[in-house]
Amino acid sequence: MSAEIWLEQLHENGYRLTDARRAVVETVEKSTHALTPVQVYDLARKKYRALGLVTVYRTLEKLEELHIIQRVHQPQGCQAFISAGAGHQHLLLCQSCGQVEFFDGDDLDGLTKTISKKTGYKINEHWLQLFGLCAACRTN
Amino acid sequence: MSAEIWLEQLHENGYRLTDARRAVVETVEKSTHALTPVQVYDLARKKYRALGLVTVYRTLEKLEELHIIQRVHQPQGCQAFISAGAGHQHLLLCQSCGQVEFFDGDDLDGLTKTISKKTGYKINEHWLQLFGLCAACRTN
DNA sequence: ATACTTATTGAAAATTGTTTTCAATAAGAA
DNA sequence: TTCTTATTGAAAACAATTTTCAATAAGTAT
Ligand SMILES: [Mn+2]
Ligand SMILES: [Mn+2]
Ligand SMILES: [Zn+2]
Ligand SMILES: [Zn+2]
Repeated sequence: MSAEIWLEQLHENGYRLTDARRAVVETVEKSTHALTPVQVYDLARKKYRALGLVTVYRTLEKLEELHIIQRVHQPQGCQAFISAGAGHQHLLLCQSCGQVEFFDGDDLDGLTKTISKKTGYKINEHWLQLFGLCAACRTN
Repeated sequence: MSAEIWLEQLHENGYRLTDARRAVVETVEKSTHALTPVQVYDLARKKYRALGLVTVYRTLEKLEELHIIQRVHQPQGCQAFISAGAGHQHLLLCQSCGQVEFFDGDDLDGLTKTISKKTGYKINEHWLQLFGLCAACRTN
């Protein structure tokens, strides 16, 4: 479904559509968890057995370049990727099951203005990420 | 100066005080930039020539365990460390020269409450980091 | 349909960053 | 000063990622 859009974007940018790429894209696109290259490899190989790990790395690289996916930074490591979401969004991660939610609506204008004044910095960007327990993990 | 405090903390936690550790601690403590292990190695070896890179890794590991330093996550990589700061603080990084500032006073209670209600998550923690240009880099 | 160009592929090798092993050394308690 | 044992750096081992390369196949031209 939306994997089609990702593939289309790859194609538009001059990349060829191959079974290997399709498998990687479909895997990452439908995942609600951030996936490491090996995790993508293991999952995608169910769709396309001949897939090589190198191709996973190469495809993730391209998807990241095109801002289709993003790297997810966590205390345990920063090698996992997930969809980039649409527009200005941030991540909320479940510390127990790894589920990822997107959210927006953060308003840091007041803060950045204050900090800017205090430090003399011109602030261009911010990283915000929330960690917690999802509804499911919370109960059990 | 405050390097003494770091060393004291190491000592209090049962670690011995050696020239190698002193060199690493003094280097990291006085730095206004996040430093990678090799960068620490290169700088610290000016104080203590015999220092080994392995010891840098081991010392950084201990300092991180004791929450004296923290890992700094950036688009270019996540291997650099800097002082952990005191209390609830966040980082503001200069995208040009790498200078790091600490700030506090962020109020995300409203946001987390909203997101919590919307998603069902129990939110425990947040990561916030600002990126921009420091006063110096801004002008030239 | 067919031929053609060249991006893409996976396997293997190479590289990089980090960790482990180990015997020698030295911190700090006795 | 002696003694125990944490710490050290060099070398080896390891893991993750990248590069090389010849074979293949995507997509365009014919
Ligand atoms: Mn990171
Ligand atoms: Mn905060
Ligand atoms: Zn969960
Ligand atoms: Zn600067």
